[in-house]
Amino acid sequence: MVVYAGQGDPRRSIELLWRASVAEKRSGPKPGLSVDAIVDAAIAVADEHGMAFSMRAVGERLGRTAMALYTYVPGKNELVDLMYDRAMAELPTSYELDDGWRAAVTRWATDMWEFYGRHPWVLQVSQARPVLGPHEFAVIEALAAILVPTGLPGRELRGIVGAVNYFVRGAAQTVAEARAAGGATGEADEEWWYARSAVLLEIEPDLAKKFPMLHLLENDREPIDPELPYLENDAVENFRGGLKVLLDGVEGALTSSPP
Amino acid sequence: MVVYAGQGDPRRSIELLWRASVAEKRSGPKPGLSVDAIVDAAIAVADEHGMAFSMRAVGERLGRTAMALYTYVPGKNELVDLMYDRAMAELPTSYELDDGWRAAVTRWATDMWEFYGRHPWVLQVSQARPVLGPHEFAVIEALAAILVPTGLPGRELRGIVGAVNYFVRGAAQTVAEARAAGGATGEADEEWWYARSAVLLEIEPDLAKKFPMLHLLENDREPIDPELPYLENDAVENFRGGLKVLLDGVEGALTSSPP
DNA sequence: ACTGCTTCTTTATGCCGTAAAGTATCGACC
DNA sequence: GGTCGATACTTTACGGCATAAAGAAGCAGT
Repeated sequence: MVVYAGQGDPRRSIELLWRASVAEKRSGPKPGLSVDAIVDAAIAVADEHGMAFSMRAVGERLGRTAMALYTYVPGKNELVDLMYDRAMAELPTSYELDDGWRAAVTRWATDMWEFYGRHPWVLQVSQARPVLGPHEFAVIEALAAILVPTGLPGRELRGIVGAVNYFVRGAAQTVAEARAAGGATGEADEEWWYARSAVLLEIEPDLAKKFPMLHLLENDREPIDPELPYLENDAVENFRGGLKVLLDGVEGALTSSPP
Repeated sequence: MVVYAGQGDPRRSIELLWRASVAEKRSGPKPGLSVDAIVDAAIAVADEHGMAFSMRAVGERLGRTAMALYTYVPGKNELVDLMYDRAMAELPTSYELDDGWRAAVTRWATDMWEFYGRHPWVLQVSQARPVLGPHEFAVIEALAAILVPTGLPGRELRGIVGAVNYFVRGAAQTVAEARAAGGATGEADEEWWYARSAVLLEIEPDLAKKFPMLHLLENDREPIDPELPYLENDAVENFRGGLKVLLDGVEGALTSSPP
């Protein structure tokens, strides 16, 4: 299972995403399930077990076999598309601009960051060929609605939207993966790091001399929140610091071009 | 197969990564393969088929069964770690600073971008618990060596390194996924996009009214390089534009804090 | 009561990573 | 030179995956 997205039959996928199916009178047994129920169950399973969830597991959670799902959904690819868009429905669709665009973008980014924390499997869904669901659109619309009023030209805006998006995804991915690794192996960050670096230093004793700049970079690290595990602290620091730099850059673009 | 990294036995993995194994006299048949040969073959297979390559496929390319590989490598996880670090050996380990840090960072980012284009499966390897191989270190060291001389404090530097890293990864991921999707389905970007948007507009005719800011954002798009496929053009535009904004932010940090 | 459609289960196919056991090949020692 | 034990590699097998194909059971319209 590598990367999913937009790989099903276009018409079927989009009809499902936009819930454009017409409820007709039908013969046969009453449906015991629904697309929504299946998508919800699948999200719950994926939240726990990551993108490597199985159709069997989703079926089991609903008291059915895996094959029963295929009555409602063409395949796992399409199900993932539906999960993706449905999860996005949790996110706000607009942000107040009273405190300026910078505060609003920061809130957007933080919301996304927390969202990815709740649903890490979303980071596994390809962005290249977007799912094109209504909620995905709404989320990007929300960011666009913050930035368009700054008056920057289209090309520049797209660069900014892309950069913010990539950055948040990347930052979130690191935490998500750290958590997943910890959960899968039952090995906390500290233990993992300790075991690895001990062996590493044993095999390569003068690591600090070989990579002096890295060594400098890692100096004077202080935990932001001592409650958080090791690697997550790094991630939070990187997220805040990186976002600041990025938004400074946007500010620069604003002052250099006429508002 | 979701995300691999640093999940094998620490000692064994790190010994393999740093090639710390001692070549002893051994009885038994001469080895017909080697770790290097296996890693090279695996990279070749992964370049073609993505992270969903199989041990069987790697073995076949070497004229062996899948199980033969397990003589040299503990498992697929460890093999991926080795592939990751070996691929990174392609990248430069230092950059000239004659034209200033900005030019150097741009070259670093562009090199990474192209590297991810050659080996898209690398983007699938988790960054959270790093592989800790020598070449991965060297690549980050190269970026650190560009930025440390700017004199910025450690915390700020880490934020910048993280942001640049996340950004390049995210941007590259989008192209990589677009290419992968195109290769897998045999459907070019244009066809895909055309089929999807046609259906979408049919089902949701006033899309532009529902998401007006998005519509504005997508205006006045002009291809940077008409030779490139649709989505890759977007990606190149986003990469250049985003990197510019990001580096403007770094510049701001530099002028505000004393050099 | 019959027909035709629908829901859901059963069974089967062909992938995957890898454990276990077997075979062939070599160096070291008697 | 014959034997022993370690090594390289293959065969077979297991449990997992998505899903194709076929069958059982339920219900509406005639």
